Amino acid sequence: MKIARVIVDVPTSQTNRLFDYTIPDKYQDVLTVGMRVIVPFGPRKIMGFVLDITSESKLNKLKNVQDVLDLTPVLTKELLDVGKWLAESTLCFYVSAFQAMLPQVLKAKYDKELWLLAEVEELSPQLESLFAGRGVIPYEEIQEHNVSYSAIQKAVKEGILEIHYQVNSKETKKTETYITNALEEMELEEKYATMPPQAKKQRQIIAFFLEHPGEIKQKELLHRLSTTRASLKPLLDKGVLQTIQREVYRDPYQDREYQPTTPFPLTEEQAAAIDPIHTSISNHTHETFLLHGVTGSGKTEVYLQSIQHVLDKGQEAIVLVPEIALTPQMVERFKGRFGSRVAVLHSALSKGEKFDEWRKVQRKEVQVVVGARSAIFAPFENLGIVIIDEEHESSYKQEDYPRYHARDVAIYRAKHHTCPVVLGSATPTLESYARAQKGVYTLLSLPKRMNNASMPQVERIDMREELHAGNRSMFSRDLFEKMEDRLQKGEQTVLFLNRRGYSTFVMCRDCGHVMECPHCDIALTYHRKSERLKCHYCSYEEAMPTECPSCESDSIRYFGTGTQKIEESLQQLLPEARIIRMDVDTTRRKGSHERLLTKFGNQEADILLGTQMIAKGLDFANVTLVGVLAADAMLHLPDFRSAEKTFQLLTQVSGRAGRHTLPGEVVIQSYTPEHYSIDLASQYDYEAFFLKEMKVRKMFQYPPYYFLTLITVSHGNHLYTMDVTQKMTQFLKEQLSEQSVVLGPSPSPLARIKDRYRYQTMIKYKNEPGLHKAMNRLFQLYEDQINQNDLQISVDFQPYQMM
DNA sequence: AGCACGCCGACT
DNA sequence: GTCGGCGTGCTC
Repeated sequence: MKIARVIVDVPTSQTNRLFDYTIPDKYQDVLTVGMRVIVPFGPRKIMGFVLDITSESKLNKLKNVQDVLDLTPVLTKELLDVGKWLAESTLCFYVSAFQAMLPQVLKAKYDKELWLLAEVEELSPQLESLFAGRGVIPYEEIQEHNVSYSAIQKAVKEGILEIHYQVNSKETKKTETYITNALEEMELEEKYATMPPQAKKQRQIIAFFLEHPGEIKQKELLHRLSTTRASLKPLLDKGVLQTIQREVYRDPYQDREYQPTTPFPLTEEQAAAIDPIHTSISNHTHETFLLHGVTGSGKTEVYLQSIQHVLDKGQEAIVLVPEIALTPQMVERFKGRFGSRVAVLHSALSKGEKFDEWRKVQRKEVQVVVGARSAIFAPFENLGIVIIDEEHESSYKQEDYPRYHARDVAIYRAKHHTCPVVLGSATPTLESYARAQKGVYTLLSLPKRMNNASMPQVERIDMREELHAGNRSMFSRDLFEKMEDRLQKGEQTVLFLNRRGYSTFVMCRDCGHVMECPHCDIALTYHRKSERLKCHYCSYEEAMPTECPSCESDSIRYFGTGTQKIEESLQQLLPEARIIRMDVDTTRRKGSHERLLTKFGNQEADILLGTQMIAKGLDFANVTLVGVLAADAMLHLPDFRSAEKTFQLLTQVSGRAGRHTLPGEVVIQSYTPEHYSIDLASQYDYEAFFLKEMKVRKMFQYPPYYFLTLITVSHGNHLYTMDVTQKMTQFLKEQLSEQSVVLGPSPSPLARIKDRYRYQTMIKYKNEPGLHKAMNRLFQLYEDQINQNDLQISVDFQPYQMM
């Protein structure tokens, strides 16, 4: 007897283990490990993942697997192992890990239905009106019709009703209708001859199939004969023709043409960098490379040629790109080189499109995947290389369950496939660079730009001096002059506003009252278009007040600087400039991101003004000036990485200027231009920054010298939250070794979100083998309170965001 | 999670 | 007596 061992889709600690089911005969040959099944679980039916197939079970009474959802496994053996590892190392449930590795549409949807078993005459008037002549109704209607639950329960006991649990897969396949001839040529000719003379269109259609037998897309057929389904239908009904449903992929890139590119000759530096990668590929060894290359040094070409090498060996490649940099320009480079061998996975695709791209990988129809974080789970079985571009990007760390870092998953998978990992960046994380220095990673350097272009000249402006000189605008005199100059020369400018920490908040000028979200302890953001205040954490919103709710003064107004406000003042200062603004508001609609960039690329605008999203990957020949409006905006956030993030951002933004023949210039405005992150970024001195920042990290016991684990406790009651965190901190101090530092409890930087108070405890440690055990014990200790008291405890090993 | 079971107080 | 509240424990 064959037995399936299943992880069920019930994310709780009590069900986070294998359940055994017998496999009925009809599934004996088709069911394999890694498929999704439907199994009975208590009174209901749920989805589960088959992790193992054995012949024995400790229990003697097993239920049957009820249904098999897949024809081929959705998770390979390797990915099942990755999922187990992921769940155990990030402390999440097995199901959650497996779900995170698959496209959204493969998640099961559950429906409950009420089935009528008895004759209508036997029903109580209440039930009769509930069913209203139907045999099956959705369970939710019980509530809608105000029928009591006990009445239903009674009816179920009496055998009048039955509750049915339905598992619905959300996956849909898109099909297109094709038409083909159902008859042989001879019969077709006969039909043609015997067709009544008034059936002109039908004769035309038959004539078409006599000439071109075989199948044709219905749409195309109708178009070519300029007719409609009305004249096709009788032929289908008579069985002269027939329809075929063909599955098609929703290919988001199908209507685009990509200029095929060929490998560029490599510079000496590039050749030197690619050589060790090629050796690793050829020798089939696992090694992690850190490719440190300044912006514009041609990292992408190194990626492309490494991938080519992998493809030549008949292997596959995964390329990770930060979500925000997954621009059409980027996609174009990969599609241009590898054409239809590339699948693209990113969040701008619809669920269906993502599923289709994923399936191309599953069916081995592509060999290269370019995508954001979750593309690291692409179900390749013969992986030859993993490339992570912009390795330092925080978007590689998932901030909710499972809290994994794509870099760790990449290295884990690459070990399994014994293949290289390439981490690329102009500004590597201190962790990675330190590892490269220690020899854990192999450092490869591209210190020069291609075409011997020099890095643009950077000028730092002290905005305090501007203020003293009487300039109260957002633009320094220098930056303004330079913008005017570019406008005259017909060259383009990119203006970057670091919005983090500088959003538009509303304050009363009389009493200093700031409008805050009533649920989140966060200042509300003013949206000019709707004249409303919105919370960016819980989407609470309210109207802009006309007077201060605290002192009733009418001089309440918004402060801070948003892109909208800058656009307005810029338009006033330079009325003839054509400005494109790119921020969350102007790029919300699908494709608008791309459209705006194309417009700027075609030089239909002089100034591109934007937030974070324009910092990466843009490459426009005519851009000769880059302005950073508030370089220190995020320098003072409560995050030990703020200096590193500032350095990375400034370096990246500077790289947008002068990428081709025209020389570029960069103006960095800030209130603390002497800060080492701004100073060294303006000199493009990564090495010096690394050394300086390492000293700071050592002094304050932060990564990469120490590991961090952040535990956040949240609950609706303030005192209770504090109390739990306090006790928990004490517990951890007892559990962990003396070398580990346990800090806390302290209020989280976001002290309240959605009416939940948040406290945190931080653990700093160098070597703490018992950490995972201690965490598991912690969860056991608080299990009851988590389940019953709505207490939340979240653990983040190696947190990226401190908030 | 979702549900049954069981115990308790409040009501026709 | 029974209806409905919620704490407890189980799901192969």
